[in-house]
Order: sequence, then C-alpha cells, then structure tokens
Amino acid sequence: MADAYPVAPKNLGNDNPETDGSTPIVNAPQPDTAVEAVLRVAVEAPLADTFDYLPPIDAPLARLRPGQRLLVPFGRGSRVGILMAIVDRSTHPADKLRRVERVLDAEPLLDEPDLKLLAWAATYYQQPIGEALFAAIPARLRDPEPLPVETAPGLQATASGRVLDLETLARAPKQRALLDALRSEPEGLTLDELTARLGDSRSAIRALRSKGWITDVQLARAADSVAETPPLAGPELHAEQEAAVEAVQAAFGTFGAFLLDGVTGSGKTEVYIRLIESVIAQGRQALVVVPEIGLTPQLRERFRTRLPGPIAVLHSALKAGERERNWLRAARGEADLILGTRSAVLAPIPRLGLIVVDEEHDDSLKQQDGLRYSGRDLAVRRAQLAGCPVVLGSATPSLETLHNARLGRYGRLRLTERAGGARPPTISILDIRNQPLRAGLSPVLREHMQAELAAGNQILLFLNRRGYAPVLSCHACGWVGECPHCDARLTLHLSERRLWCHHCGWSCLQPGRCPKCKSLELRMLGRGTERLEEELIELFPETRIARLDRDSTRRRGELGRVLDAVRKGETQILLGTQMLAKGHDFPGVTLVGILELDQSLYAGDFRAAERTAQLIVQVAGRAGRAERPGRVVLQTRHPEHPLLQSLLREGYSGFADAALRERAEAELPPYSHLALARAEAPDPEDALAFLRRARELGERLAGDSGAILLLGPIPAPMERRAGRHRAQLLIQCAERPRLQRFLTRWVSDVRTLSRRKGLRWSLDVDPRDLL
DNA sequence: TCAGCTAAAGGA
DNA sequence: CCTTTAGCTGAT
Repeated sequence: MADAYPVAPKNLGNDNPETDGSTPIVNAPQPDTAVEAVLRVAVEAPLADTFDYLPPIDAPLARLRPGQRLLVPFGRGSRVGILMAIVDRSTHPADKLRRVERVLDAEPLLDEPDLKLLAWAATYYQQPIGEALFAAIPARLRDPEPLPVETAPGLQATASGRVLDLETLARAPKQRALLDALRSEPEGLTLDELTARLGDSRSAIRALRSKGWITDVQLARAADSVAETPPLAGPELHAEQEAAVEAVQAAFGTFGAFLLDGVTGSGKTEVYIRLIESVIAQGRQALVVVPEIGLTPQLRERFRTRLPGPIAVLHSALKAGERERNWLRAARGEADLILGTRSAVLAPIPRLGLIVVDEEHDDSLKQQDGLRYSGRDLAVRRAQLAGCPVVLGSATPSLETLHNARLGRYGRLRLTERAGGARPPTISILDIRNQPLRAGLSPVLREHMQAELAAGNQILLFLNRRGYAPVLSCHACGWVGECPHCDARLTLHLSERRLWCHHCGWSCLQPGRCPKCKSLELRMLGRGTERLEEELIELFPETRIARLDRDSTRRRGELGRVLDAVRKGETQILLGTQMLAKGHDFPGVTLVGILELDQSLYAGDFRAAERTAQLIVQVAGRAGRAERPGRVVLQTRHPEHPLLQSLLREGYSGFADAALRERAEAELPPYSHLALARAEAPDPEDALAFLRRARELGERLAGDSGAILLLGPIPAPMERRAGRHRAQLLIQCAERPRLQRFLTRWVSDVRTLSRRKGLRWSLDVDPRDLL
C-alpha cells in the first residue's frame, strides 16, 4: 500500500465537475466539511482485490454496515458487491472513485465473523475474495434483487367484516370466533395460525368468505413457524458418552476443538444430539456438517424427532428456492440447527454456539473446484472466530486430526464401547493366491457364506468397482476398449449394452465384433458389481440378492428401497461399492466379504493406505450388533502387506501410529504442508510448459534456503482426461505460515504469466489427493 | 490504411 | 469473470 489518496469532501448531489481533474484534490480538513467515507467493496467477479466506492447519495452513512449487498457501477454495467469495510481514505485516485448506486439490504446478509471467515478462506486458499463471498451465498442473492419475503396463505377481515355486529353470528359460534380473531389482527392470520388457534375451520372460512366478510391474502410469515410435535426423549447415555458430552459442554462459549474418536455403533450421534440440545437451550444455533447428505436421511430424521426447534438443511441437491429459504433461516437465526454438506460451513449463522463435523476423515468434505476449501478445516477456523467448540467425529480419524489430538491442540474424546455391548467384528485376511475362485470368491469365503445363509444371517460383499467388466478385449488381435478422450480403459455395462468411461462420462454402444480386426472373439475381463451380482445369482440360486452402487440406485427412491429390504431381512446378500461404507447400518449382517482391495493398497498417492484402511474399517463397521458379532473376511494376494498386518493386529489406531511414523520420515502431511498447482490444456505440451515457467518464478521467490520445495512439474497420473492434457507441480514446506507467504506472492506472479489458448490452471492448498 | 484478430490490461 | 484496448497481420 504505497500512497493513499485523499477523498473529495462531501458536497455533491451531482456527478462532480469540480473533482474531474487529473490531480487529486488535497483535502485540508475543514471545520464544516466532513471527509466522506470510502466503501471497500468485494465485487462479484474472480478478482483478488476489493474496490473502493463513494457512499450512495440517498442512504445515510449510519445505515451502512459491512455485510450488506450493494449495487455498484462496474465497467460499463453494474454489479452486486458486498460491503467489506468503511474506511476514511482510498488507495485509489479520488477522481476515479464512483458512487454506490443502491443499498440492496437493510440488514447485513453476512455479519462480521462471517466476513472474517470468508476473507480468511480466500487468503488461505489463494482465491479471490469475491469467489469466497459469492460461494457462500445462494445463487439468486447474487442478483440485485431485494431479499425474498417468505409468504404463507392467510385470511384477513374485510372492511364490511370489520364493522359487522358480531351478534349477527350468535348462532354460528365457529364463524364468530374466527371473525373475532381476524378482527384483532389487522394484518390477518395464516391458515396455519388459525388452525393452531381454532382447529379445523374450513367450513366457517368458506361461509365467511362467501358473505364477503373475510378475504384471502398472502402474509409475510415463515412457512412452518408453528411448533411441531414435541421432541422424543433419548436413550440413557453410557459413561463414555456422558464424559464426552460434559467435556464439550464445559467449552461452551469459548473455542475448543475435540476429536470424537468413536468406533462404529458407539453412539456418536447421540453425543451430537445431547450437545445440540443443550446449545439450543442456551439460545444458540448449532451447525452439523456431514460429507454427503443424500446418504444420511436417517440422521436428519433422528435430529428432527429429537430436537425442538426448526432445522435448516443445506446441500447442493436442494432446489434453488428451498436452498435459499433454508439459507435465509440460518442467516436470520430462525433455524436452531443447520444440517448440511461442506458448503453449510460458509452459511451465515449469527448465534453459532456449536459445530459438529461428522465423518471428519471423509474426502468429500473437500471442495474440488472454485474455492477449494476443506469443510473440516474451515469448521475449526470458524469455531475459533465464533468462540465456540467444534467436534470432529469419526471411527477412522484422518491422520491430520489424530496428529492435532496428539499435540494437544484438540481434546480427545473416545467412545470404545458399542451400544448394547456388541463386540467389534473380527477381521481376518484370506490369502487367495492359487485359490480356485468362483465369482471372485475363494472356497473359504464361499463356505462361510453358506454357513451364514443357513443360519438365516445376512451377508455384505464389498467390491469397489461398478459396471460389468472393467476391460473389453479382442482375443484375436489384442484390441482393448479405450476412451478416445482419456488415458483410460472403458468399462463394459452389459445391461445397457454400452462401454463407459468412468473418468469423463463418454460412452458408446458395445461393439459386436472387434473394431480393429472384425473378430467375434471379444472377451470381458475382470469383474464389476454388475457381473458379481449375475454370478452370485448363479452360485446361490435360492438367495435374494441386492446390489447397491451408483448405477443401481440412479432412480429416485431406489436407494431407500434397497436399504429397507435389507433392514427388513428380505435381502440375504447385499453387494456393492463404497456406497456401502457410508453411514448405513445393517444390524442383521454377520459376514462381510471384502474383495479386491489390492489395487488400492498400492495405487494412487501417499494417502492410498490411509484411505484403504478407513474403507476397510468403515465397511467392517457395518457388520454385527448386540447379540451377533460380525466377521470380516478380506481377500488379498498380498497378505504380508504391512498396512493389512498392522490393521489386523492393532486395529485402526495401530495402523494410524505406523502410518504417522511413515509420514514423519517421508516429511509428508501432517509433518509438512502441501499445495498442488494443476494445469490442463488441449495441446499436449502446454500444461507442462506453463508449470515449468511457474516453477521458475517460484524458485526465484523461494530462494535457496530449501524451506520451500518445488517438485515437478510432472504429467498428471492420468495425463489425458476428457480430451485435455494435464500436468501438476507440487509445493512442499514444513512451516505453514511460510508456505502461505510464499503462495500469496507466487500466485500473483503466476497470474501475470501469459497463457496459451485453452490453458487453465488452479492451485489446491492442502490437496486431498494428488491425482 | 484499416478491418479483423489475439493477447493483455482494467475494472474503483 | 467480462469488456476494453493495444498490437499485430494481411488484404486493399
């Protein structure tokens, strides 16, 4: 910030000819001309800087507060901006300042802590401030419209109804009571409110309406402000739950982060509910962030029946209107609980008193485009700014969070007992080398399955690959079906008779003969869930089998139907992809078979082992309840793999210890911090060439202290994807503040680089995967 | 000399 | 991001 230009004195009702010179007016303080304030505004555009404006002519300065939306002139048109601050001088030449056209909100849409959080996020994730602010507000509020007023149908007394002698209705008590009620409310009452006061009065309404004494109106009122059924009482807490609840309650009103490390079935949700109850009782709001709302309808239902106040649900699958309504209820403090996916952590919540992040290890808490934030990390930051506790819950905590807990930054709350005294499932490893497999199942696993079926128990089979066969190949010439836009094989989906690319969505009809040599000898190699289902039907003909993956649940309501059938015991074998691992409980399942995890043990980035361990433990957690312990059988060709061994011998925490030691040695997160620059372009060399230049800029900034490491650029693991060639450059640093300082300067340098046509690049701070 | 294009700069 | 501007090419 080199020089600050003074601002023209307040004088003008017109568009100032006086100040229209090239030299800034020197503003010697004068006794009767106050210096006009300058409004610092974030404009809806991907621009790193805020823009300064003069206050609007009509609105008094006292009515302006940060967080309000303003309509400002921008370029040739005008745009919505958000008032960030009111300052007394601008860094921009005074004669270039333009005037705010209109104040769009009487009250700020975002309050000071919200703005602080979003500004922090923009800085931390190296994204323009406008990007962060407008990611936080629903699409329709990005237009220059006043806030929508929620209306509900209602009734109002007419002029004639108002002067009517009520004795006229002496023989119609219902009508008389209704009219009396309406006369005492000049604005009228909503139908809900009338029903609450007088019960069902439809016939009385009809009668009064036909006599012209009342009339239909739309009232500005929240739709379901009327209290619902009283909340149900919860179960008794066990000692560990009690201790967890008390520890967090003790932190109410101050910042505190807690890891709620609870095995599947240990009752984490009950802990959340008790905490939410008590924070609501204190007149505060609670925020619960979950990875995917679609997979947790039970969670929402549980909150609804147990909590007294209104709940606002926020996720991307909502229709625009509903999303906006719920957002406004959160923002106005009308909702006591805000339940949503990662974007909910950006929503304004004025009375925030508690944040819960459920399944904190889950990768879908990380936004993968635009403002690439971690919902979990932002939740912690938000709790800090709001001065309230945050609870991170998981049966398989991320290594970052475990590390923070070990360092004492996070309090650690453990739930080790399963509800009802159920024993944890036993995990065993099955070496399938040289085993005769049928349907991908080893003889031992098949025997186990027969035994469980005979005993009337349910079985879960986990195969993390959808479709029929991952490869279609010609036996005569060796042709293999490959995506024309990606470096990837096409997956055969037999039921649709199509080959699909799972990376870009391209598809074509299944060829009847080899496209290259016209041979009819096409072979389907490998096995996806679709094929496994077909083979299981053959292998277990008398058994009811259901499949759960993205393809089988595409139709609305199908997921619920499958889950219901399993819960009712109608389904005996349930097979599926990692959808199985998320949130659903299958109490009747006593045997879990995990097929083919070998690729994910070795493939991918440095987090592959962590993710695989979490997947195994999460899938295993679906099995067994009180009276029937579960058994988990893991088929592998690498029984000696250290991850499997540590997981088997010492469980997840033992695995985590070993994995953390490895990370420390390799100086990988959480022992260092990463940022990943990605570039992609239609032409093969462009992305790499761009990142090479970016690296040169970076090296100049980093100096040769060795504190900042630039690794690469290298072609991305799947170099060509959706027709674009991709490359990446990794930045590593042991100290986060140092990395932050570097990135800020580097990003602004890289932005000045010229880019060849079609080249796009982005920076991912704390990337979840390096793919 | 100027339309037509592309890359770079500006937006307050 | 979109719009404007500067700079270049080639046809006139």
